[in-house]
Parts: sequence; C-alpha cells; structure tokens
Amino acid sequence: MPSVHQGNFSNRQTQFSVRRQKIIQQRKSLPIASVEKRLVEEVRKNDVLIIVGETGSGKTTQIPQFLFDAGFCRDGRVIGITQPRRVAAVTVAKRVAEECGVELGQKVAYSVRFDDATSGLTRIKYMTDGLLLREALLDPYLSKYSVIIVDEAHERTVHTDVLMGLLKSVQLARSSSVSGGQGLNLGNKNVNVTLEKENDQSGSVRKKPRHEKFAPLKLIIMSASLDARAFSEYFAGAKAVHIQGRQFPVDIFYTLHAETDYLDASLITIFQIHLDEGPGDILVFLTGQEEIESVERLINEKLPQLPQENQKLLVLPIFAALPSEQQMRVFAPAPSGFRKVILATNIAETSVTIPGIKYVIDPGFVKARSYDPGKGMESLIIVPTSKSQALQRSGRAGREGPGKCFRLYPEKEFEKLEDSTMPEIKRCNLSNVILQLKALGVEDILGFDFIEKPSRAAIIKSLEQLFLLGALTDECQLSDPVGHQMARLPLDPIYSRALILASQFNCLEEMLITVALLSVESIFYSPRDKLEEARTAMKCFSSSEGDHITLINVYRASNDFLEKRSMEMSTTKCEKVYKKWCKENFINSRSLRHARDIHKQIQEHVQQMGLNLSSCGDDMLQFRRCLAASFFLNAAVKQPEGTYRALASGQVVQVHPSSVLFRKKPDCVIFNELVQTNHKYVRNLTRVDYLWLTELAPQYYAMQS
DNA sequence: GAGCACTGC
Repeated sequence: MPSVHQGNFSNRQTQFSVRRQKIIQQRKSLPIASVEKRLVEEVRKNDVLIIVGETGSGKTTQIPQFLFDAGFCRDGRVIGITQPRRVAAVTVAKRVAEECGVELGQKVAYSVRFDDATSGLTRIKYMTDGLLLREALLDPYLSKYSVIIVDEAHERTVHTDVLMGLLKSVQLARSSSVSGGQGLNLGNKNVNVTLEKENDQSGSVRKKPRHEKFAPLKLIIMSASLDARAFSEYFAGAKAVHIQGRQFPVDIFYTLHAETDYLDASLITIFQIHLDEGPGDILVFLTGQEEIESVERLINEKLPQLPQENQKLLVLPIFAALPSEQQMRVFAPAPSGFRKVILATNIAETSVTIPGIKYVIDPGFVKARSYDPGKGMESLIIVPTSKSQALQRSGRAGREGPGKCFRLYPEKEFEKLEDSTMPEIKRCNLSNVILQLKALGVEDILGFDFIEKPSRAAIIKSLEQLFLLGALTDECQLSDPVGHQMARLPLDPIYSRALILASQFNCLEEMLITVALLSVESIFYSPRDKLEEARTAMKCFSSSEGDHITLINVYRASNDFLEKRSMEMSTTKCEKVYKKWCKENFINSRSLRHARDIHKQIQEHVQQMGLNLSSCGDDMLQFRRCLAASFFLNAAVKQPEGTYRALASGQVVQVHPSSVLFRKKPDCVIFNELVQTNHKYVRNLTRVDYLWLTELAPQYYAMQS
C-alpha cells in the first residue's frame, strides 16, 4: 500500500512541476513581462497611472504580481483589483493564485457578492467594482489598500464611474492626512464631520481615530481602449502608458451598399463563409432572443437545400436568458466535419469568450437600454454600435489565429459611428447611485466630480424620488433611520423602502420574497416553440391579484419542493431534481437561485437592522396594501379603451403580455417597471384600490389632485 | 402578445 501512495505522489509531483514550468514559460512570453521594471518605476513615481493594455497583454494577471514583488504589500497592505464582472474576478484570481503557486484564498483571493474567498492573509484581492463601493461605506478611506487597480475602465459601467470619483477623493484625503490631516473631501465642500456622523450610525466597526495617518493610495486605471485622454484629463493629466497586446490580425470587410435587412444579409453572409472560406467557426452578433431564434430557424430551413456535403453546419444560440445547460453547448467543439455558427447577443462581446471563432459577422446594431428621467421610463431600443464596440466585436475573430470580420454596412458608415458607447451613468436611473454617494458623505451631488456628469435633470429627478421615498430630509440630508437603513441594503431604493414599510404592515416575509424576485431577471422561461406548455405550467402558480403574489407562490412552491427533497436525498441529487422541477415548470433555475441568494443576504441585513420579520399569513389584502404604500410612485389607472395611464407621468401604457393581469385589466394597479420596446409596457403588476393610494400616500396624492 | 449585457459588505 505505501508504495502505491508513493507512486501516485511522485507522479502527481511530476505533473505539478511540469505545469509550473509551463506557467512560468507562459508568464515570461507575455508582452508585459519585458516592461516589469519600467512599470513598477512608473507606479512609484506617479500616484495615478493610466495603463492602456490591449487584449492579451496580460495586464490583469501580471501587474498585481509585479507590485507585490516590488513591496507594495509591506505591512500587510493589500492590492485591490476591481472588475466589472463576477466571473472575471473569480477566474483571474484562480489563475494568479496558480501562477504564484499558492492556494486560492491565501495570498491571492477574490471577493464577489455571495462569495468571499479572502482571508487575513490575502494581499492580492480581485473583486467586483460594486463590492469595493460597498466596502467604502464601512471604511471610507479604504485604509487597507496600498494600491487600487480599476480594470476595464473603458467599459464605463456605473460602478466603475462612481468608483473613480470616490477613489479620486479618497486619494486626496489620504495624501493630505499624511501632510496635515484633513477629512475626506467629497464633493465641493470639505465634509470633515461626515465620518464622525457615520461612525455614530453604524457602531463600532467604523470607528477610527480621527487623527490616524494613512499611507498614500496609489491608483491605476486600466483600459483596453486606445483613447486614454478622458481618464488622463479626469486625473489631472495623469501619465498614460501603453502596453502591447497579443492579438492576431483580423481582416475587416465592409459591404458596398447599405443593407435594408440585416437579418437577411447575415443569413447570406453565413452561407457565403460556410461555402467559400476555410475551416473555423462563425460568430454572429444579433440584438436579441427574437432575432436569434428567427435566424436559427431560417438557417435550418435553408440547409437541406445545400448539397449533402455542405450541410454540416451546427447552429447554436446564446443569450443571457437562455438556461445555462443550453448556453454551455456553444463551448463544446463541433462534431467532426461540422462548422459551428454561434448566434449571440452582446453576451459574446465581453462576458463570454467562445473558443474556435475565426469569422465574425457584425450587422452593426445593438439593443441598448436608456432611461428617460422625465417619464421615469426605460427604453430598450435597437441602435447602431459605437466604433469601439465594432472593434471589440471584430477582435473576437483574432483570439487564436488570424481571422476575418464582415461588417454588414459600408465603410463610410463606420466613420459616422460614435467613437464610444455612452457611459451607463448618463442613461440610467440615478437613485441608487445618489443614495450611495449620500451615505458616503457627499453633500453636494450636483457638484460631485463625476468623470462624466449625468444631466442636471436626471440628478434632480432622483433626488426628488429619494425625498418622496423618505430617504432624504427637506434639507437633502440622509434621513435617520430610514435613509441610512435604505443605503445599507444592496437593493433598488424603492425596494429597500418597501421592506421597511412591510415590517410595519406585518408582511416582511412576503415582501422579502417579492423584492428578491423583482431584483433578478424574470424567473419564467418560455421558448417560442413551447409557449402553450409554459403558460399551462405557470397557471398553477398564478394569482388573480397580480404578479407579485404569483411570484411568491412560485418561490414558496420551490421552497417546499427543496425542503422535502433535501431530507430524502444527497445535495447533488437534490440539485438535479430541483433543476428538473424548474424545467418542468418553465422556470429559469439560474434566476431562481439568484433570487434565493439575494433573499438570504437581505434577510440577514433586515434582521441585523432589527426589522420585524413577520408574515401576513393568508391576509393578502394586507400585503397588497403594503404594495400600494411602497410603490405609490408607480400606479396606473385603466382608461375606457383598455389601456392604462401611469399617474406619475401621465403616460399611456399597456400591460405587458407576460403579466398574469394581461387579460384581467383591473381598474387600478401598481407596477414595478415601465419599459418602452415596441410599445410602452408596465410589468410586474398587482391590483390595488385607488383609495388606498390617497390613504397611504397622501403626501403624494394630495399634491396630485 | 414579448424579455441587450453586467452588478451589489
């Protein structure tokens, strides 16, 4: 027996060292390896450094290791690297831990929502940018970090933008704490007092001696876009360095004339590539599920008309709402002799990297979300991509070898495109951002130093909404305790408010389930070809009162199912039958699991806050009254012709076809979402009594009448 | 009669 162990052990040892050798080789061959010394020198010299690193430069994995080796983690300090996406934070941390030859969670670790792998030993910490923003609420000086690296800054997500504003002032505060000791200067005014106020709020965790000296904070902004000007200007002319990438050349082709029907043009291009070009898979960028499903159908209709030997084409869709088992199919290699055609939304632009792509077809459009603060309405409309987006898409053809990209528009049209996509902060509801900034001590939101300032109207609208929700006082201060409680919850402010109200209405249990489910993508999945079956499955959960109670019914049914099964079988088996249950009921198990995670996290928060976790039992009237009290800003009344009028903005809207109230059409409803696609739709509704609104939100409805 | 993509101590 011992000899067997011995054999296995040495074998594993050999494999291990072979792998280490390979990793060391790979690290050395990265373009960035040759500039290690210079980079470290630049970080020492500059408090803010912009690093423009092309795809494949290795900046994300290597720079933190360079800085660690150069002593930036002395005295237990931490290098923080933020990513816009969870998967990136997790996978990069795993890779770097392996490169360092350490166990993940020790020197190298990641922290993302619901999953913190860090320990006291962690020195290189990968995390999502949203998580670092949350950390700042507890530790406004981010005192444990010596360096913070904001990666993928060119994506300009709301979190990245807010984080850069915050880091700018934290850096200033920390460097002046060394020289003279000022407070954290956020916004226009010096809000020295804020920290003390905050400390009073949150108890001992945040207590920090006022006169504590901080080491200066180094900031590194990493971007893949070639234009670093905006970042450099924002950080007072900060130095920008450029690191070469390792990307294979991609030939770009344009059409001679503008296409009238880009779906048809995509179809023709797919077949042209398939018949005329060498081996390699095709990636087509479409705008949504509907387009993807229709192109999929068209390809499969045309395929039998081709000669037998040309029929080996495998069509694979991928979009976010697709159940993950089906998403996984795009990663599997095609059967021998087959070519894969992947029909994807934007998900394939940055979020997932599909191996084997040699050809990209880019019709040049994207479905983009924008927000109209005046109407309180989101729109989801198809718009042309930006130049940088087109570049990103074509780059997907050059990951493993030289590739080709077919842009389905003339070259002169490319020149007319916007350089980059409008930053998200200029096209989203700002209520959450503003609540967070307020909690961080920013008094003057209009004067806050955003890298790109949202419109004044958008800021004022959100301040107004926060005031109506009771989060802000007449003086525009965070209210106590409601405003502080709301800022602590990682939810939309309107949902946080609903939870606080629900504890007074004795239906917090129901509201907790509701807001968890409202916070995730729809849990209902209905593929076009099984629409009827999906509707039948949903019927057994649906409530005639509306979507909120329907959602609660699904959640409770899945809970009952899980509880019963978990007693009978192992965790893995249970997982399997749970997925089967979801599939049979046309429920997206990924969304439901996500809602379950949120439910658990928020439950812990509200318990810590001492809210009353009670249930209204079967008294759904009480729950609906609470919905009315919570979502009074989103009420609509039926008009004679069967459409609805949203009371806050006066807009004429329709009930979304996914709602259980689609046919019912009660006189008065509250809703959670107002979206314009082909029509203006309200989603997630519940029937309420109009009189409840005037009774429960007189401050608002008295003004209206 | 219909759902781009991310994310949160």
